[in-house]
Amino acid sequence: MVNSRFSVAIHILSLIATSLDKNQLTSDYIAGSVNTNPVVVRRMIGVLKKAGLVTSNTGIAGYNLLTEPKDLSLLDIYKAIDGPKQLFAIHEEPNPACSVGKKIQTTLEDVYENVWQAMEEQLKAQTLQDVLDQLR
Amino acid sequence: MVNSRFSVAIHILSLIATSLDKNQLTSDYIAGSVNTNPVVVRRMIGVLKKAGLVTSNTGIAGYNLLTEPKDLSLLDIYKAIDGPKQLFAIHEEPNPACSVGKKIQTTLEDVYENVWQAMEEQLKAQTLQDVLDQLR
DNA sequence: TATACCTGTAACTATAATGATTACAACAGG
DNA sequence: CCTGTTGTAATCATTATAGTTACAGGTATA
Repeated sequence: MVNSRFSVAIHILSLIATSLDKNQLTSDYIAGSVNTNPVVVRRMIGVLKKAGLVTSNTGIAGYNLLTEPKDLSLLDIYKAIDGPKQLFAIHEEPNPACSVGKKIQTTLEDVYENVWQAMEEQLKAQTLQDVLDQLR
Repeated sequence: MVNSRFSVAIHILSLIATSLDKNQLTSDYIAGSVNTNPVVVRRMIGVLKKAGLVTSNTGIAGYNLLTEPKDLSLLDIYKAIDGPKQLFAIHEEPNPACSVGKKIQTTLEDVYENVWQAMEEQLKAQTLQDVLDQLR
């Protein structure tokens, strides 16, 4: 299974999107909601900042979204955190002397590429706003 | 990223499907093609046997498919090895006192369910025969 | 200025997942 | 009986993951 960063990123962005009292939304508070360490939160937000989804200022509590939730697809978030394009691992160095071993890697890459395309469409179809609506 | 078992299973099944000289197809030979340990291969084939995809006999080299490659979808294989239905991990015990934390898990489960459905269709659309054709 | 509180980040640690390996029981066939 | 095979339990090494410590540097306010 893929790690939980995508889940954590969506959780954090949901909190930022719905926060009323900005200066109460510290990394400490977020960590309390996600149930993790504040550093993990700040690390993740650092990634989201680099990707241009969020702003923040050193020393000042609070974060802001740079995109409306309705315009931010889950695919945007996925790409922002650099989630894996290849879902399934392919075993290393199969035997090139064997006809199957020689071509299995590129074949599987093609197969998984098709799978990934289907996933990508689904992620593109859902926005952060959809998530917020479900959270109500 | 998800582990490489799915890839290894497809590799093994491809070898079984294309093997001409049955009694040469030992777990040792397969391991050489996949580039892993024979025990890993026998373990995987044990799983495939339990799922009814393959037969073998203790002490006798060789394996046989119980389904025609054209009738064996990649989804069948995926289910046979009990691949994860949930692709992305969801963080544990978010704070129930927080409105986001309280509902984030079920919300994400729904989101990921949609993604999984899309994937499942893709896997159903491709068969072991398609893989064999690409391996040529 | 002094204090309290915050973000940003590097470095390190603990835990869990993964696959490799060892070991051996049980069976087949010459 | 001997060689080679499958089946499986148990253990080990490596890596990925997330948690944690530590601290530099900024902000705000008394």
